[in-house]
Amino acid sequence: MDATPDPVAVRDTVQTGLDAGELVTVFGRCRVEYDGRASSTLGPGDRLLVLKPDGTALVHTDEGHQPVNWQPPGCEHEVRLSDGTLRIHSSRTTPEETLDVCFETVTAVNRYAVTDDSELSVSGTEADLRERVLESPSLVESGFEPRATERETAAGAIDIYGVDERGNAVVVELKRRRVGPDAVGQLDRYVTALRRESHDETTVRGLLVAPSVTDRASELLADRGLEFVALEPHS
Amino acid sequence: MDATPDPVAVRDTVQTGLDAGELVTVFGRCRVEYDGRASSTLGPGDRLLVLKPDGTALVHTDEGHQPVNWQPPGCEHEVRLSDGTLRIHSSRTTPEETLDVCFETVTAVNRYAVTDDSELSVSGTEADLRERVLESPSLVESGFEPRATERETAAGAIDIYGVDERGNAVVVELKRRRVGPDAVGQLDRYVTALRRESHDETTVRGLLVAPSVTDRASELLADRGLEFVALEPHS
DNA sequence: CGTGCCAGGTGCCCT
DNA sequence: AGGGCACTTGGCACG
Repeated sequence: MDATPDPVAVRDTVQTGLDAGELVTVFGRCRVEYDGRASSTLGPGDRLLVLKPDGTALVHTDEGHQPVNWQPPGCEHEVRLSDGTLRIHSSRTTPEETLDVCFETVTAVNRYAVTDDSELSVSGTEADLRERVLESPSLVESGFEPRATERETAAGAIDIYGVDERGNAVVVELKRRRVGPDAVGQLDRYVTALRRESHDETTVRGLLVAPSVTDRASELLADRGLEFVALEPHS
Repeated sequence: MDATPDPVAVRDTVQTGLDAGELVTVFGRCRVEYDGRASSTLGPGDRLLVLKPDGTALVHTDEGHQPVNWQPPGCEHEVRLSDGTLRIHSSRTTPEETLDVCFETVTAVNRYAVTDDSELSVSGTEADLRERVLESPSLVESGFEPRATERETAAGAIDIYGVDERGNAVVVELKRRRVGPDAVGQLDRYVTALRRESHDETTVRGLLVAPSVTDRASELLADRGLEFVALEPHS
């Protein structure tokens, strides 16, 4: 279905493909309007529209990882022909969001019968870092003993809660990559919350465990009396 | 270039398209390996590979807004034929990252001559909220006077710095949507930093300006003695 | 180039 | 459905 100038055939191909649960792409010159959590307008240009069977819509230009406009999974796609021009209207509720793609010209329409049973397996994630610490707590500090993961506080869940060799409470915040000030703020919230929830005589230490730390974050750690431990998510 | 079983023709089409600065898509059954900031493996399945002229690579399955695997702009794409199977190797440096897509079968290859001169225009952003506050400071509070935007502190830049009707310093943190604990942590960092950098007698107030706030964030605001003002980014 | 932060972030898990 | 947070977050602006 390449280089199709007949608008009716284009519309039918898109509609048939969507009805068949296929992935459909439309390439051509179009304008795009979005309205929902924000609003956006995009003037004419050549783009690749990807319509997925799960209700996803992606508008890709020649540049960038991100689609210039999109609609998340779960949307309803409507295919219309108005004055001989193809219009795709994709909408959802909660939140109310609409995407309109209006094609001036359509160069190509393609249907793809997609099936994918494989699951993506990722390593080097924060979960891997947590496993590493739980298996070898001494990597954090000699004498460190994990007592709980995801321990709840009023400020949120602590990645790893434990005690040091002196019996002090230890809050560990894990990050798979170099950390900035935001991670320090997060750790500080948990430490502060735990101190309020603990007996007055209990000392609560806060440890940020990550591959590295920025200067600004390092200063903030010092200001708040928190500590840093360098550790990679992988061996 | 649909339903092409000839591997050599497939490879040549992909290579020619990339050389011509076109957007190229390859659809078929493939495996994907990624290694870089993390590592991942994806078993066989039907996917749409999108190769952009700026060096972007996207691997899309039948589900989801996000590509299951990808490579950011600026990568080098290598097209190879190994034992009659198409292999796309996409790599970059800083950080060192590689993506390998190995096609068991190729169902379709398409080339798209993409040009896009239009710029996306978005409204309802944090910048809009800032403009709104600067034009009508009383929306924040009667007597509020903005004095600076992006005022620097040791903990980062304050969105809007100003004074209230009593002459107290005011730190305003803007968020375009409902805020959680992270925004409170951010505001608290700026307020704490500014207090340290100010004369002891100066009172520094912290205002979180956003459409709404979660319960947890609200509690944190109270704990830290910070305030909330409800305001939307649009009129 | 690294640092810091917004984004229509998205996705996952939990209540 | 909403909250809290990780993510190969991506993207931009600034030092």
